[in-house]
Amino acid sequence: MFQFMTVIKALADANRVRILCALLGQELCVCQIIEMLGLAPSTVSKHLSILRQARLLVDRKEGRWMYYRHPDRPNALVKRVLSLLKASLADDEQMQADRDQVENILCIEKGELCRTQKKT
Amino acid sequence: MFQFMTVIKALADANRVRILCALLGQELCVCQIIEMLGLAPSTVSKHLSILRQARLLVDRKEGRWMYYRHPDRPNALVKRVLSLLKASLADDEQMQADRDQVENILCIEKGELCRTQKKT
DNA sequence: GCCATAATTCGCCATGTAACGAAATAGGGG
DNA sequence: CCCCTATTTCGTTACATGGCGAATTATGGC
Repeated sequence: MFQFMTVIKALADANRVRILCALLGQELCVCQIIEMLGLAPSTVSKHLSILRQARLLVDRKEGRWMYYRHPDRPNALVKRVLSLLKASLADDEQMQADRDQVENILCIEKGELCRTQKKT
Repeated sequence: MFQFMTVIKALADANRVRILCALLGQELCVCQIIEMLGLAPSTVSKHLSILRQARLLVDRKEGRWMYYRHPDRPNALVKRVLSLLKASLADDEQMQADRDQVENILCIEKGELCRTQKKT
């Protein structure tokens, strides 16, 4: 029950759902997720830690950059929830927009991306 | 997305999940749900209205009593979520305890049940 | 029609949560 | 070794949410 509630509560925020959906196809760096959501780095970091705690995401450090993705061998609950996400939001407008934006973000060099975020 | 978040937020409270699970096998009257949860009537009523809004439950009035159950023809999302519940919490300790308690509650005559609640 | 009562709505309080900016942490490059 | 910078942690604030009791609504029995 506790594990179940942890996972559901992790899903109970639209920005976290957007993160999860964006990561369905690929892994992303924190600064890329920040760019997609348009939120402060500290806010995004908090969201990611909540998703990590629920085991919906795992992280991977590479130099100065931290990458997030779905676990390679998710537990049964996580597997079910990710299927639910995929089935329920595949055609969602926001998710489509996010996918398009991530396309663009992936074209920007990461150093460049972080510098741009500093200014704003 | 909005519909999805409505349903997930409805799930994001342990007492509401307990209600949903208790109703997996049967329909129950509000006073029976109150008894199971041990919460104030007003609180339970609020929970039920949230679940109703998310289309996870429907109600049916019979005299002075209001019965709640899962919809007979749930939409795709609700169907998926109820499957998730069933799959994830079938063996849950709390859910088993609730099922046992509901067994007992069903043996009490409803008038009697409500009178008991009044006193406490 | 009036009373008793099951359920809901309303108003309030306490707690939880999402957001931000500032400060701390960790890694790479000079 | 020190600086630059990506990310996280911390502290604060505003708002959302869960809980209760009191008041309201709706139904059945007298």
